[in-house]
Amino acid sequence: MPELPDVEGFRRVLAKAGGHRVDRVDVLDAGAIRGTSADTLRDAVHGHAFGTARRHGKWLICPIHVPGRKHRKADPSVIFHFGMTGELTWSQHDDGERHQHDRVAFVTGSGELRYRDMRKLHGIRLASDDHEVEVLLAGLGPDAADASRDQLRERAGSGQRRIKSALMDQATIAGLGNLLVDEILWRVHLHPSTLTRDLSDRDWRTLHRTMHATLRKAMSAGRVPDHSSWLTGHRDDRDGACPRCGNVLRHTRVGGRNTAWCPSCQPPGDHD
DNA sequence: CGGCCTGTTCCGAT
DNA sequence: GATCGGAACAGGCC
Repeated sequence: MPELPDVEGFRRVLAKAGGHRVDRVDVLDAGAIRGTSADTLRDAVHGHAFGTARRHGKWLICPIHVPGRKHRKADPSVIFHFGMTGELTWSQHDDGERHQHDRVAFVTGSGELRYRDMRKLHGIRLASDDHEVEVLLAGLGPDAADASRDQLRERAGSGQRRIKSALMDQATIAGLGNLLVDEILWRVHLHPSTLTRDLSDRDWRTLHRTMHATLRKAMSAGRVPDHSSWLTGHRDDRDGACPRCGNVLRHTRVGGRNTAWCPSCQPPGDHD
């Protein structure tokens, strides 16, 4: 599930827990904690409060602090990554029992924040201070929702790389996943295997503009919409049709990932 | 049982 | 060096 827009939705969920003192950290499955121990995470968060979380690509970073005091650079942060199946929920009072795949619950007086993840491909990390946060995220490119056109073009490069692989690479720009990349490339009429060196100035301009427009809509929904006017709304149908021209969508493998595209709107070139 | 999956990392082959 | 494909991680579904 989680790509940039989903994580943006989780950021809004986390905001509901903000400011409340965490009375208890229930580690239901320590396998969801990465790079530190359950005890260390508990000790760092217990008695503290979540501050204002920020998102970078698919990562969610939440500074914690002593209630009533601002976060300081030497304070730790809790860092969430949701892999393919993770999510964050906020439950107040008794509404909603815990789910089988809830791995960690942060319990406050007014509700509890639950990290749920079926597959546990990633998990929750703890950075002991702001510098450690920077080190952890150092390999990521600029957030896709903020990246300028020049950043996009320069970081994606102009070599023999396929545009889908470049956009999926979190070191190029951070936040796009398999569904979003297919959606964006479909909107700009580019075949996913197009080599970056074959993109024109105009291609880069429309790619950048469309990336932002697509992200903006998806972020407000807190997910990649499966609306019928989106490619994403048809990619899982058998014989799914292109919402623009009606041709039957094709599914191939690009960059090791299932890739949906329209043979009429996105004709393959002499690549692949 | 085999294969597939909205993510990332690592390793080896070109 | 650049780029790619496959495997691994883990668990549920078809």
